[in-house]
Amino acid sequence: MDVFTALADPTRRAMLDLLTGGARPAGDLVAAFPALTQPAISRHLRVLREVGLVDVRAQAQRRIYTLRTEPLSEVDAWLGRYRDYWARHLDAIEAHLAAPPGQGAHDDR
Amino acid sequence: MDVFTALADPTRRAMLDLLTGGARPAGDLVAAFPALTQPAISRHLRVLREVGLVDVRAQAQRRIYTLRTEPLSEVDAWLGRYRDYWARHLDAIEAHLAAPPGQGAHDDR
DNA sequence: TGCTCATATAAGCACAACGTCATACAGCAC
DNA sequence: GTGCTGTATGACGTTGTGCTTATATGAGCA
Repeated sequence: MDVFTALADPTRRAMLDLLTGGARPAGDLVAAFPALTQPAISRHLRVLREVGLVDVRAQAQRRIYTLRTEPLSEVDAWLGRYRDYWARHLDAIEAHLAAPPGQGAHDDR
Repeated sequence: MDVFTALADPTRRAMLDLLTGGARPAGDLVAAFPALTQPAISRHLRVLREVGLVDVRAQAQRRIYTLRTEPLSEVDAWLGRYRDYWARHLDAIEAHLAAPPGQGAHDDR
C-alpha cells in the first residue's frame, strides 16, 4: 500500500491528526475511536507503520506511536506540481465561464 | 467518493498529470494508457468528474476534459497542518534518537 | 436514412479493503 | 508459576474498486 492509499481512509487521517498532539499509546487511539474495535485500530496502525507514517516504540506492554511526516513529502511533491498549474491558470474556471460557449478550447499548448 | 480516495488510484493521478498539459478529449486519455481499455478510462474520468477534479465540455461527439484544481485545496489544507507540525518538530526522529531511551515520551502537551 | 466515430453505461468477475470475533503473545504484578 | 493488561494476528464475511466484454447513446456524414 502506498501513502496515497493509506491517506484515503478517513479513520487513518483522523488517527494521524490525533498524533499531531504528541505520541500516544495504541490504547489511546482505540479509546479515541469508540465506533471501532481494538483490532480495527491495530490494523490501521499497521498500515500507517508500513507506509512509514508512524513510528512505534515499546514501553512495557504498551506500544507508543509517533507521527512521522516524512512520507507526506511525496504527497506534497505531487501536490506541488498542481500548485504551479494552479498559479499559472488560477482562473481556468472563470476563463471558461467568461468565454463564449462553443468557442474552441483555449487548449493551452 | 472523496478527493483523497480519488487520488489514491495511480492511474487517476497520472490522468490528472496529463491534464496539466492542457485540456484533452477523452480519446487522448484512452490512447495515453494502452494498458487499459476505453471503458476503464471512462470510469476513471467519471470518478474525477464526480469529485470535481475535472470539467467536461462537449465538442461534437468529443468530450473535452479540463483539470480543475479546486478540490485539491482540501488535500492541501490537510497537508498544511502537517507542514506546521513538521516545522515545529522537524527533528522528531533525531530528538527521539538523541533522548535517553526509557525516558517518558516527550509527550508534548 | 443508415453508417461510423467517440464516449458512456450495463453486467459480471476477481480481488483488495475494512470490519468483526476469537485467540495468541508479551510484559508486568502477585 | 498464575493471572491480568495491552496489543497484534488469524479466520472469515461483506462491501467496494477496478477491470473486462458487450451494448447503448448521440453527433456527424454519405
